[in-house]
Amino acid sequence: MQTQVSPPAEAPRSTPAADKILDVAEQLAQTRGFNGFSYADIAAKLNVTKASLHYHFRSKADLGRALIARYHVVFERALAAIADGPGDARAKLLRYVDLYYDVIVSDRMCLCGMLAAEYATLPVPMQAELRLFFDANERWLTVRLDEGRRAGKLAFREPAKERARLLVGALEGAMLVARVYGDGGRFRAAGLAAIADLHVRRASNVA
Amino acid sequence: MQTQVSPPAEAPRSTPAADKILDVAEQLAQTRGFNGFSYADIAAKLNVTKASLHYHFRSKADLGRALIARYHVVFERALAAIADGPGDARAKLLRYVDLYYDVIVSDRMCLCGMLAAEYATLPVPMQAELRLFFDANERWLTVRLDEGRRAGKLAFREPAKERARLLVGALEGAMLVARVYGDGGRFRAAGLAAIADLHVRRASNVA
DNA sequence: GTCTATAACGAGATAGAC
DNA sequence: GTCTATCTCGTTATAGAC
Repeated sequence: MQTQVSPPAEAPRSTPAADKILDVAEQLAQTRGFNGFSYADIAAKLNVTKASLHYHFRSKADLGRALIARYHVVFERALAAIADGPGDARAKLLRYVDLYYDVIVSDRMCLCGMLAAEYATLPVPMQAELRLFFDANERWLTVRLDEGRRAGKLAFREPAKERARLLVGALEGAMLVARVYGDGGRFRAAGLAAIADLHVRRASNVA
Repeated sequence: MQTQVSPPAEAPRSTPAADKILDVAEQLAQTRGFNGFSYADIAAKLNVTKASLHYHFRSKADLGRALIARYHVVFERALAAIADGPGDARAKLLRYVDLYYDVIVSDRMCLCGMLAAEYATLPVPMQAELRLFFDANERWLTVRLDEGRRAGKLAFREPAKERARLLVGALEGAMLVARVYGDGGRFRAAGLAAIADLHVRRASNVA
């Protein structure tokens, strides 16, 4: 079963040095935002000079684009692993929530959620790359939701695509707010409740 | 019925000039983020100099704090109007969603959702002010949810406070992602679905 | 209350040596 | 590939005249 649908426009050729730069930049972008860190910050953490960073990523826009592309590839790989793994649709959705949970417990925001906030200030190539990420998430969730509904394991009123959008937004937003309180538990509770809402109800007035 | 619960720590004394500055700063902060605009941007839009802005708001941190405080006051007033107005709990929740919808149709992100993303880079006083906003939203929603559930008009599994947090996150996140696509309709659909999830179900297997 | 002028700093980026 | 050195620009902020 091939679940890889739309890879990022251009996978970054990875060298050890470039990878280390991306690692640090990613951590900074996920905690402070893309406009919240500079080449100087990365250089300091790696004990190199700013000039050497420019050798690997000519401009910050290039760095940002590579950042999203790599994040997207890794995420997509995780999604494929879940999709191709065991369990019913509900179990897979819960593993999807765990993917996000792993991010917030490392005191980060989802890279793409963070960049979504900064969208208006991003270079156009980054904006395009960002949409690809959300599109991929939406598609993956849509398949899982349809699958679960057809199997009678999940219930929801609207088209699967709409529910998928609701889920992506709910998880991104839950992370966003949870970070203000430094409380991953807040995210987890919201994530689980969002999936629980998809329960097939047989009794009346579940309150 | 008094619904005003926790006003922001310090309401900004409003002069016409300060108000105009806040208006412009608010628009910029909601579209570009707090770190995405400068005094120069405000000065240009108002045809004044940067120095004159510093007369009204000594530092950008002061400006930011005033920004949140004013936003909080206005929002709280709107919440009180809804709470004290007609309609059942569900109708009030829908009007709450409309409050957010009005923001995104003006091509903005919720100010506090935007600031939540930038949380780690914000001056401490702004961080504190920000939590007050989310606390107030959570409290207001919790009351509405409890009210609706007691009246048998709303159904949900978890404590009202948890559902309130889920709703705040879902709406903030829906706005965040919808802005990437420049599509307010995305937000609206998610918002309505989130409220629809609170329907009391009498039939089985609502799919 | 708004201006001119400027300080002090950090940003992204480049040239050219090693 | 990484360095030193430098450039240019934008940023927040202040002093002091009007």
